[in-house]
Amino acid sequence: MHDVAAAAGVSQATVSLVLNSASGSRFSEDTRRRVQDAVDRLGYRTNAHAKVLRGGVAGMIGFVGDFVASSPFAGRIIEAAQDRAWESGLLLLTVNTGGDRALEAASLETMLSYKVAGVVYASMYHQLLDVPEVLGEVPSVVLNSEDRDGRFCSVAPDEEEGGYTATRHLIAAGHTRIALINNDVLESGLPAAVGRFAGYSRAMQEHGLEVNPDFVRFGHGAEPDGFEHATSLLTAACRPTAIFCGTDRMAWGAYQAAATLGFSIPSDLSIVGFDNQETLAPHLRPALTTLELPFEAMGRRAVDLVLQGTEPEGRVELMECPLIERNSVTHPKEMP
Amino acid sequence: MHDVAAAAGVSQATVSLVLNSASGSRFSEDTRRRVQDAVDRLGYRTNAHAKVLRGGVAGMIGFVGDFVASSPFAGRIIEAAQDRAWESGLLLLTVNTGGDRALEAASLETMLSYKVAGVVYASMYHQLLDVPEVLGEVPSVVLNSEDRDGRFCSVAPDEEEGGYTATRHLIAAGHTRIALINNDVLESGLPAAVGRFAGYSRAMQEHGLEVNPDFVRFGHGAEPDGFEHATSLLTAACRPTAIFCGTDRMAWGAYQAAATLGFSIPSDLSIVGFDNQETLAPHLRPALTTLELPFEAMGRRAVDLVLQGTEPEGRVELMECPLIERNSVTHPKEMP
DNA sequence: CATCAGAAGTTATACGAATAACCTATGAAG
DNA sequence: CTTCATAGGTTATTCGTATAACTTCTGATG
Repeated sequence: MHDVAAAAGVSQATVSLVLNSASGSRFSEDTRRRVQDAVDRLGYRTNAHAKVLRGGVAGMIGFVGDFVASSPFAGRIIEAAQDRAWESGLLLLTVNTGGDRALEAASLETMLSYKVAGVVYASMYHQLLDVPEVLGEVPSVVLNSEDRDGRFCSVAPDEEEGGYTATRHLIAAGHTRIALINNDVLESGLPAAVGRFAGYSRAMQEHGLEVNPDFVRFGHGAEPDGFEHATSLLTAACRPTAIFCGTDRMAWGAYQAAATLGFSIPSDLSIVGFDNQETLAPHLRPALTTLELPFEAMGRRAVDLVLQGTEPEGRVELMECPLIERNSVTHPKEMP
Repeated sequence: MHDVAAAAGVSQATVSLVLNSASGSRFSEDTRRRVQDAVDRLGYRTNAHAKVLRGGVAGMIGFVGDFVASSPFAGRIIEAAQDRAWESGLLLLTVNTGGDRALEAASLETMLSYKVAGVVYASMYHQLLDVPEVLGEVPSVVLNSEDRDGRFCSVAPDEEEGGYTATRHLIAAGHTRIALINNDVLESGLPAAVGRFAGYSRAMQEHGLEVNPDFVRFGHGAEPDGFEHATSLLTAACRPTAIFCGTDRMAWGAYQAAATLGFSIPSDLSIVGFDNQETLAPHLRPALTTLELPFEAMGRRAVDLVLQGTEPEGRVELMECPLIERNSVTHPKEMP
């Protein structure tokens, strides 16, 4: 900047004021032009560090995730957060810890020493997290999970509402014998599993349908679970006309089971998934009706809250999981 | 740091020297302890911006991608780059431009004003890129693509070798009638398409097998292409005993075609894919033998080159695509 | 006793930008 | 002719750290 000043024949202060001051015509047109020319000629670029050093806060937000970046699932969450940050002129300093607490601590220290404007602390799936204390030093938001101690506010999918929406969609299509293949509720205790099950139960009860214990199955999210439970359900004496699967991958397993047993989807069996995995759900035959995890919305909202700064403690903001209608649901056939 | 100095009853310079100097015992043990105590008590953390301002280069590397972060494909490339950077104590400043050149230019400017140690310029798929000139100001490497003007060095998958490996694997299993369903070579001109086709051709010729034009099909990478071409190939008078598919998704389409026509994989038809998409290839039945795009290796290598700094101009470093053997390849049956 | 080497710190300054406070013509008003 | 407002700048200082150069003291040596 001193070089620019010299080239333009003015003082460094003048250059700074010309370049930054939105406040009217403090300087003559001539001076402004000379400064601008010098800037262009010398290819001057401001040094962000000097600016931060003086101003206090950097134009960066920290994004710390466990496996978020590597997960095909949630990569979009980073993109959304970054988009939102950029709209406010901020860049994202991202770290994928891979679950390594030491790396996590070290990179948080580094981020804080870079005076980030705030931190988004994200997880690959909806769970209860032990959030590092150090995040208290700066506006921080937990993303796609919740703070176990309730000190930080968080943004997460509304699993219960999602389970309710999925089940009600099947009920609305005329189904009454609706099975659930879900992640294990007791074993995992995950909000995702617990919430979806609760939503399923609520929808059934609200519509006067009994939750048949034989129709509620638990797995671990992968397609073999879907395959086995669906096979068992479809070969039982009293078989369901629809299955709500807690993950798209288990839904895929159910598809394979149906194909193996000669049941046709959706005419013999309706299926609703969960996750709207873009590499899977739209490509199944028939394309899978499922619920979308609102990654974009959550990523944006988390940055919103960070920028807002002064958040009420520990509030959990639940975001709606929209139903993505495709071709795996129809009316049940009349059955004996 | 002045506060720490005051609390420890020494000068600021002493604090700085005690905290940084690896160079032996310049200070008494007592002083060191007092400084360290003060640091701990006050929770002092160094200001990275002041450090950079004095030292010149920041502990950050810029990572600019088009759609990399959102692609389920290549998210791991970021993780690998970040891991490698962190091993050298650097953080990644990531931006996903979504193909927006204005955003790209703006974020590059911002990165440069943050004095990044270098920039990794990544693309979602292997293509020839117009790399922004401004990257010349700092050590930069093109990742998963190549610089059209050959000024920057780049790291990309060795598509030709990959196509060769896949084809030779089928030949080694005893196949001679090997079809190719590839991305369109002429239309796209993509290194991925051109290279894999070239590798296929070379393997065939080297083993004295003729490339049958009827056996070479072009699509656009999605599973309907695989489905249609495989259907056509399998219903022809002279049908192949193996298909090499240029993408896993087209391989999936081929699976569906085979199932529809009553061909069993691998006993009636062997298939090799490309991409090793983790959400697809291992989960198909039978699990798909395919080639892996070396995202981790490339991501690490790109950061290596950036840190190395002084690279020969325009060198393209091709990285091997390893064969991932699963269950979709076996010997051909004796056929009439 | 003069001299000197080393140990243990301190002082002063630079990095690059922002900004409060100050300076100096110029012309207009009283 | 004095006074003074204003346009159009400049000077000096601040942010937090690193480090070259300097100081001071202590004990040892010839």
